[in-house]
Amino acid sequence: MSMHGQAQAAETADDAVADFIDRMGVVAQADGLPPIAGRLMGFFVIHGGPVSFSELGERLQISRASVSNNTRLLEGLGVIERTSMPGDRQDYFRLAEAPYRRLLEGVVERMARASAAAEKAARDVPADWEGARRRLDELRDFYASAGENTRTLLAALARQER
Amino acid sequence: MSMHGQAQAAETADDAVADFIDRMGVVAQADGLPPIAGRLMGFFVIHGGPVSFSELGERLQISRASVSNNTRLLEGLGVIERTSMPGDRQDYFRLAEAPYRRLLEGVVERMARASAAAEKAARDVPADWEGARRRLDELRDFYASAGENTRTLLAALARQER
DNA sequence: GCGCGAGTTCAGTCTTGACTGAACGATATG
DNA sequence: CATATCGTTCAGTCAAGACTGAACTCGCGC
Repeated sequence: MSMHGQAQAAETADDAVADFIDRMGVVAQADGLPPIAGRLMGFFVIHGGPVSFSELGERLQISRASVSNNTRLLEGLGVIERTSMPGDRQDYFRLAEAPYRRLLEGVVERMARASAAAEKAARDVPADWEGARRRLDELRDFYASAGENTRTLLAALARQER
Repeated sequence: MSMHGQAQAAETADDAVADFIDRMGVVAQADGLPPIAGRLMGFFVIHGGPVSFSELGERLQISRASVSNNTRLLEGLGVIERTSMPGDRQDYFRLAEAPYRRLLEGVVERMARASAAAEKAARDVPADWEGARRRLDELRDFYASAGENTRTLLAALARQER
């Protein structure tokens, strides 16, 4: 099928990149983001530098609408930043400084919500449901410590970045 | 609308439970599980003890098919256990010992996959893409330390349980 | 061994949301 | 001022999967 040695390496490099970008798509999907957002992230991990709006559409073979929506989403998440090039009317994007931090902040938030739900239920449940109370408290503790844990990780990452 | 004092508390207790169960449904959804699986989990957090197959369907107002599929799913995840009552042909279910551990193990697994994807890409990308290599390594480290972190949390929970 | 009640599987419906092409402002440039 | 080129928004299509009712299979009890 393919040449041997570096010829093969050269040929499969693009494939590897494409493969990586696709994998990032499914990773994002598992985190509740649209696949294209993940693929954009993957693309920016490979080509970090400022990339134009239109180039994104061409390289990833997606519509301008998708570029617009998903770049705005990632921008809101703090994963990428929108810049402009002097003398060019197009928008450009590049990876933000701490691209992954915000994603973790998202999971912290979700855990806080879950913990709050358990706590509220424990408060509202009749006092004589002992078992329910106990298990609800356990659930709250679980999510609370999981959230706490992630928050420490977040702090560790922030420290490491400067 | 409602009576005052404990009358209201008595009335809203059921609402609170229903509300909690629904919330667990959306929490589960955010984790990639079907909503009904989450609601089942919520139900078992409230009523821990052995509950029959048919009662699950009635209390949660879902079809037997859904009971079957989602109990099997939760059973596979190690969140609930299937038991049997002597003299009753129905299956009974109860919360497992460490119900939440398995869920965390799932996220650890996903992080490992993401980390592996970044590592593979870093290996396959041409050596002269310096920026890409660096960012891929960062991504791998991110997921690796996130996974490591969760694993420690897991260990801490296991220790606390005995 | 027959039938009934248990859980599973199947086929179909319905909802959800990701994605797109086209219409729409907005803005800089000629 | 006109126009071309941005990015956004809108309406529509399409696919994925959650859920259900009905058919099915298995096994116990009469």
